[in-house]
Amino acid sequence: MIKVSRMADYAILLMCKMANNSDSIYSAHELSIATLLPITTISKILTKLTKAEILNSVRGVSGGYKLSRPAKDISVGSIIDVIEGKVALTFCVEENNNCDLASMCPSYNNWHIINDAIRSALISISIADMNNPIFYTNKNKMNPILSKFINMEN
Amino acid sequence: MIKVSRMADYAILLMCKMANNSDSIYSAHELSIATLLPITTISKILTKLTKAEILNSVRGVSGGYKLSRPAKDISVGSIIDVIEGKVALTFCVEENNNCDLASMCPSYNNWHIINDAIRSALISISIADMNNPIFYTNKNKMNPILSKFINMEN
DNA sequence: TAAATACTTGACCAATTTAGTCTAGAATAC
DNA sequence: GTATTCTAGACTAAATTGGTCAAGTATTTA
Repeated sequence: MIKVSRMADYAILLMCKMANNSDSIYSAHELSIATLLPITTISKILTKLTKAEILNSVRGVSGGYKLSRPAKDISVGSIIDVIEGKVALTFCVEENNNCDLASMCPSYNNWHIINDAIRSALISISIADMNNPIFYTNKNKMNPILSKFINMEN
Repeated sequence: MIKVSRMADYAILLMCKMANNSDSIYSAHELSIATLLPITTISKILTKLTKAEILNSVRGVSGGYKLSRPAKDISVGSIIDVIEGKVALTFCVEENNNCDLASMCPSYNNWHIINDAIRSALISISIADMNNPIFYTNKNKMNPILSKFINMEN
């Protein structure tokens, strides 16, 4: 199935929440109450994002997490990369795969193209975009890379 | 994980195989030998594609399957739709989901946009494209919707 | 019409993946 | 030094996935 794991979905939700006030520190406990997600699950996600330097963490009383940079500079794609690894639509796109047929497979390069297109789309969208419903209703303000796609259809 | 199921991957492989000679009839047995996939697995896939009218089937001695229309008119996206259901990147994009938060969720519409973009990309690519390695090496012959993405990166 | 071929259908199982729990430890503020 | 909060990893339950097995239906050919 072409879908984002629930963990990555949660991660994006949490990041959007934290982007609402990017200066304040959010504890895992606080985010758990706000999102109704189990705190242990949240902690795992936030720890991964911290290791990837998308978040900064502060330990101790009144500690927590905050965005390491402006929300407009954090892409949905980078969050997905951290939580579930780089997008690899098929086996033959995975790094270090050793498919013997690659050199003679007519689809090998094509799968890579498709994969890159999807990656580009995800990397072109920031958490600031995701947090903004106008993104959809006002096509002029829409992320240009995506609006091309949408226009092709109509 | 953002990935195509192995079944859908197989389905596309089989369709590419059959597109090599779109007039001849391929039996499941024959395709099993050509691809080294178990015949029962192949049968399940081909039956689904037949029900979706992407393939035509012929029973009895010297029966088998053949494409119901030219390879250029069969998209990778439509095959994925048949094998694993419509692409739904997140829960809130699934049909008939009843997420109570949809009306106030800032990301709801944005997930739909991203999902549509990925769907459009997959639907814009035909089995004929997939069967053709030139698709990659010659950017002028590349599917226009995908080349836009790729050009943005370079 | 009998036998061989080949598609159709659905129940079933084993392996993997995923989400989430539990426990223990380390850092910091007061 | 105690309360708070992040860190880390082993573990488990549930869901999904890929694949098997068995019985049935349609068609051709001898």
